[in-house]
Amino acid sequence: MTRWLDDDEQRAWRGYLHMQARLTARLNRQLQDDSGLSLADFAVLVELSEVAGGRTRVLALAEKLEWEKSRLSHQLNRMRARGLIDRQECPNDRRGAFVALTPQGRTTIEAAAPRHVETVREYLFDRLTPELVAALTDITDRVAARLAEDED
Amino acid sequence: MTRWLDDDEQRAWRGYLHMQARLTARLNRQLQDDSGLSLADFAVLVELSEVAGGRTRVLALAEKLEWEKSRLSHQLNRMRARGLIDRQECPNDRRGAFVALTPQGRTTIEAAAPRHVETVREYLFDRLTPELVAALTDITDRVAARLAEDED
DNA sequence: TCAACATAGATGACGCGTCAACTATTCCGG
DNA sequence: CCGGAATAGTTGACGCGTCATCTATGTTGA
Repeated sequence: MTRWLDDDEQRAWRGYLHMQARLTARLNRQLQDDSGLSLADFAVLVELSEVAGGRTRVLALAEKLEWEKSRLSHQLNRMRARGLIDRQECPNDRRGAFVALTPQGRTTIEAAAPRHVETVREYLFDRLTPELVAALTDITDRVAARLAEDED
Repeated sequence: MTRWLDDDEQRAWRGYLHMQARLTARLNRQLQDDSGLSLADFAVLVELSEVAGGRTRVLALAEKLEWEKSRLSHQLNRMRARGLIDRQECPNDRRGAFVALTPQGRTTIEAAAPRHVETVREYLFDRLTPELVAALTDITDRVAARLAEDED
């Protein structure tokens, strides 16, 4: 009784899987080559650079990124080892900690961002019509809505 | 001189990143819970189950999957340890090897496939109109074409 | 024939992501 | 005020993916 995918759905699904894998790999490599960052590093640095003082609580950061706290913890360890961020004690709540951008972290993200955006544009948006951009938004919104239903 | 993303592009891009991360995680978890497989396992088993005799040369498999051979090699090691596949010597070319589905591998993929497809349908295709499915195909084709230009 | 090169594939190190378990602190009801 | 639950965050193990390197075999051309 399985409802298999029809031909159009097959093409869409295989196309999606293929694009997803290649695009992610491409963006990762571009960031790595140009700035020594991974996509994960980039995501963390972007969030940090957008908060006042480049400094937040770890859990607040995890929520913004929608990452599990353990994932973030591992990531922050690696980034701290490379001098991109710093940890600071939290006096109010001594269980917690602040994460802060280091000057090097800020320099790095400011240098990396323009080239990363340019790459996203080159591979994705430069190839899409405004209608397709709207369709992409629609698709992702619908799927996100379905995914959100699980989180109850 | 950076051409930043405009609002519509921002929404599309953030939506894509969000959907991509969540959908992949969801599908991985479903497969893992229902069948003890990862998406990577599943991809390998699907290809193997589609070739005659459930048996191919490693490099041919890598090409079908569009995976690097080292990635595949690691993957096959893990799968062999779990009894899903088997390695066989290649008499013609003694550098090479065949990979073969084990009976257990075949049973596993045949049990896993229907539920996996059902999940893909539930999260993706059940939420999309035929127009959006067509748009998704269009988008992925365009991006794939750009990505393919690099491989010269 | 034999040295150079190409090909098939394996391996080790390291970053990434998940899960389960753990520590340390804070909160809250009796 | 105290004991149990909740919260903040860490840790270790393990699968996944990439890169660089290595081994063994096959191919080719002087």
